[in-house]
Amino acid sequence: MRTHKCGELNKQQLGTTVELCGWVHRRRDHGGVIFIDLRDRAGLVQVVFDPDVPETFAIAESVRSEYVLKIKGVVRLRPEGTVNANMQTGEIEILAHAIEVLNESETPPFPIESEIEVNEETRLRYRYIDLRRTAMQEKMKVRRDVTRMLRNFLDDHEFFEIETPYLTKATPEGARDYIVPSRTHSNAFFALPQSPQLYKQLLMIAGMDRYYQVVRCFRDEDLRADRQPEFTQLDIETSFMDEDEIMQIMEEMIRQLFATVINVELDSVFPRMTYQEAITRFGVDRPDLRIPLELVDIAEEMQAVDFKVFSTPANDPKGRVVALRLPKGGELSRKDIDELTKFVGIYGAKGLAYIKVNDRNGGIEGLQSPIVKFAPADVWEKVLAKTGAQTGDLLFFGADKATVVNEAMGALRIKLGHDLNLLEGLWKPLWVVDFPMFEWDEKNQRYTAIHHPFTAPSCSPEELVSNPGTALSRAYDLVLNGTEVGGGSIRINRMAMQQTVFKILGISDEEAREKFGFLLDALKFGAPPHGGLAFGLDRLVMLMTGSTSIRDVIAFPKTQSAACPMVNAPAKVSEEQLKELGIRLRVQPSKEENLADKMVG
RNA sequence: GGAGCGGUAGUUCAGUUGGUCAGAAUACCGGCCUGUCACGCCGGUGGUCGCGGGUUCGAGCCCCGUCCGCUUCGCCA
Repeated sequence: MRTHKCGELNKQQLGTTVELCGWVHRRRDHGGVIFIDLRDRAGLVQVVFDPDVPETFAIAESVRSEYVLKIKGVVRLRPEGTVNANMQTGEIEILAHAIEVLNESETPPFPIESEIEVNEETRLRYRYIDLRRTAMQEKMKVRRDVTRMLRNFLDDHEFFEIETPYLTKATPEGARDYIVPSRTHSNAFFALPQSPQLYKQLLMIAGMDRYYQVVRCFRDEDLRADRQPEFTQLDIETSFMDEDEIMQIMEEMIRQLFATVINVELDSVFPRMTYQEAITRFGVDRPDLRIPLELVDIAEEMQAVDFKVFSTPANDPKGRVVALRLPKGGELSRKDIDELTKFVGIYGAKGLAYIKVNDRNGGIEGLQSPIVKFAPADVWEKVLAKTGAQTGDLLFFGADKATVVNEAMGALRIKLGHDLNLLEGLWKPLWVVDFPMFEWDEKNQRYTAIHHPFTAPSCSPEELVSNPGTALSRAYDLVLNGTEVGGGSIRINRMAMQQTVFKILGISDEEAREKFGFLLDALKFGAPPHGGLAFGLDRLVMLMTGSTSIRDVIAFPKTQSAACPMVNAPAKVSEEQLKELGIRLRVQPSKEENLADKMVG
């Protein structure tokens, strides 16, 4: 038998069978698929065993690599421990003695299996190569397992999947819509749905008591690591269930999901926390409970001090003064603290006061800080006691308008938790409940809905009108490790309440009729009490696969500028198409590639 | 719209104060070797230093502008 080396494979003719001497590794986790290691020309092939000759099998097809191969060979298990590390990783070797090249491939634009992290733009340009990597294949598999398990669960619980339109109507108050021009209706546009919210409510009115859908949603807002312009939700709605019942069944589903797909046992009961408590203790409405740091209010202690930075917000109803105790934080250098000061500046904090507790029992002498002199010893003693400070700790302080303090100190808490490896536990789910109905928008001098305008309040319409600023909603968010993975609410099912909410939001009757007439009409026909929620499927899979971006769990994601470098979308369209749509372009486009800039209604 | 980081060979990167700075590894091509497994050894091809302008005797390096990628503030009912 002539021996071929991997380099010679290049020269093989398509469709010919040649003798080959090379070792082929089989990985247990690939089942019937084996991994051919021919230097970097790695490939996956399907293995079919020949029952007559136990040690012989034919390899039917190859999936990855530069080559599509057909191989015949002999399986040889090496005695354990004699030679190589592959045995430890569960790989076995076969000696191939025939190989057929089924198709050619050019050298891949980047190494397929490698420790080297390839530039993400290059990965996206050649996404079909990137997806061949074992890590990506495994993520896609988890995603498949997740949707399969969720569908199974919901099917078993008498939910049924119903599709809703993607070509629909723009809704105000939300994110920017992706707009699709209509050819058959000049000067009219579809919008892609930001979520199927209203359709699923209409399905409840239609008597589809338990609905779900794995559905794409579209929002034309700037991207983040956990935000894509098109993303997938598991959208759920039920009639006649209250918030407790919904949370309970969803909890059960998520527990089963984690147990089945990644073998993780989540809490038997997910803890619940009010929005107010979350903001107070953690500064955010989606606290990461793995981080054992908390904000401690010290406004009371600071009201009388002769230090305006603290005393002013301490006496302002809209102000807040907090301390954040960092155990063993005394080890932080001046440079570290400067960097953290810069960090909180991003969130609008004007500075970051701190105290190093060099000696807890040393009174004011035991404290090291530029701000110690601004308050008497008994005040600091109260602060130390309230925060539980100990020798070697560091206290950070935030004092400003409450929103600034919450955002800055909340972000600081998360940063410290991650940078200093303070995380405790692996999975910390949490329901956040009792959200306010409305938020006052200073800029536009009006209320906006915290959740959405169809969320039911926990009070009567009369009470809602008299106290919109303090009214609570029947909404609930599921937070996992500081990421909002799901959110929902009991919806308004009575017309009077819906009209009241629109009124508080400053939506006139005419506008409500124009935008939501179909919903108001439907509410006339006996809408059952209903509610539901939607999970961010990409975020769930991201967390379950330990990914740092949802791009890694989406087969073909967009870049930060909402473009696809592989197919080059968005792109120009022909004059003819535009003409049919009744759209003309501005003469001098600012960006050659950017079609959106050139659109004129 | 703002802030930060990055863009140098197919890939991952180095490149100091502006002056052998057009480099390494890997990939690729050729040769040798070969029970290898990041195979080994020898040789070779390969770059508009993102793009445009400026400063300078001289720019990968400094300045201005711009494009692209990532992180992020705003935004995301």
